[in-house]
Amino acid sequence: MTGTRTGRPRSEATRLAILEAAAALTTELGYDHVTIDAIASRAGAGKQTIYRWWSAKPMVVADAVIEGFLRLPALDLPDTGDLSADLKAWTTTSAAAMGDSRFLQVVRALVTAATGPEQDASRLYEHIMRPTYEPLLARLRRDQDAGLLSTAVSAESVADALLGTLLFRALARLPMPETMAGIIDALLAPTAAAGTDC
Amino acid sequence: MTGTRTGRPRSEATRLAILEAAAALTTELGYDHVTIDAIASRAGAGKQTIYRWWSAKPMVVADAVIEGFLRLPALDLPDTGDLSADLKAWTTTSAAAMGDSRFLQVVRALVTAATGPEQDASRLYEHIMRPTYEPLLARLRRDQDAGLLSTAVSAESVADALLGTLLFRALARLPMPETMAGIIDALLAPTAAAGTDC
DNA sequence: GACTATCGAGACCTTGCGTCTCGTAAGTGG
DNA sequence: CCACTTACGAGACGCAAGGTCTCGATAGTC
Repeated sequence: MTGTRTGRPRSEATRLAILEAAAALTTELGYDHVTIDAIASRAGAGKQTIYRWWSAKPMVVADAVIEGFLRLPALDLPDTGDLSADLKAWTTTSAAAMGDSRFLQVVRALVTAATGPEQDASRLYEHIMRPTYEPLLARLRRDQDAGLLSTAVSAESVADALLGTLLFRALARLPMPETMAGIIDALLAPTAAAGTDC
Repeated sequence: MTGTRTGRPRSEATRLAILEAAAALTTELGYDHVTIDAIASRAGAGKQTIYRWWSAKPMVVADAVIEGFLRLPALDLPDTGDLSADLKAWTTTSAAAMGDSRFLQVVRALVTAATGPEQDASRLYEHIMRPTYEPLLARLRRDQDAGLLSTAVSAESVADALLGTLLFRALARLPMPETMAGIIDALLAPTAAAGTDC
């Protein structure tokens, strides 16, 4: 059988310990202070064991994010049914997270990967951005279908504008809540305007 | 006089040579393959001369951008008077630039600097983001005053949404023109809608 | 029990950042 | 013209961290 492999099998426990150590050290120290030696040491693993399975350091941390050891829960949109309120709560949470330097470190790592080789970038998009982007998009479409949100503006455009504004203001370190509330009202307004003014 | 300084004055030629070398190497090799040694070597300068005037490597590259050795002309908004057309042309130009890996390398350097120490980040914002952001904002306000753009949405929110969407889609490497056209139409629509429908 | 691939551990090499030193050059003030 | 002060190029140096190599042990398969 081609699937049958001889020799000592790979230790799943060690693999998980490495990813967990990478995630923990990233949140504790920030991405650029994480070292392979530290990861190996905390995981109780040898350096070679890491390099046997991962090509380089960024891939280890990226995998830790992908496998869910490093979540970015701040980017999860709450769902109470009130879109405007949910978006504003989401904004507040995100703004708080963006003020945390450790969170920025992760964002930085992601941007680094995103501007790197096409292959890594798309892998990262699939595992990180899509899980954030798609639910937001789905929610917007759901509200459009329910008549709670105007269909004049495509859900995709609204999602882009929301995530984009968040990203932009985070990187520029500009205050968030007020402006985000403004853009939310603006994007959600058409329904109310069409309903009340006409 | 406090302004009078004794000793050998700083060499402007060397300063420019360093910035030029940093810019050239960044476009040639990509940001993370640029080394201080290489910059010093190409500039015909000593390493200490670099560290005497810059705190660290990202700041050298950032300064090269600031001083105009690494321009991002793609982010300049044209001004024909037709806001919608200008924004769409701007989008197309920006999209093309974002497809250039050298451009992405510069963006990466800027993000690295932006997520770094507060002081460096704000300096970068003042010199890079503001020159892009403020003219866009001014243009939007001008059109609002002229009645060409609805005042229902704040100019700041529109500017954020536009730059944010661009940034987001660039980093996620998603197609740009169609979606950007959608968001532009959406943000500019209120005037037309209010004028024609009501 | 032979074989094979992985394991932890750690020595080792290399790269690149940032510091330090040295002899020299370019200004200012006496 | 000469001290004084600061910048200059060059390069040695220390150090941290990425990544490779070796080694004896271990956990599976045949």
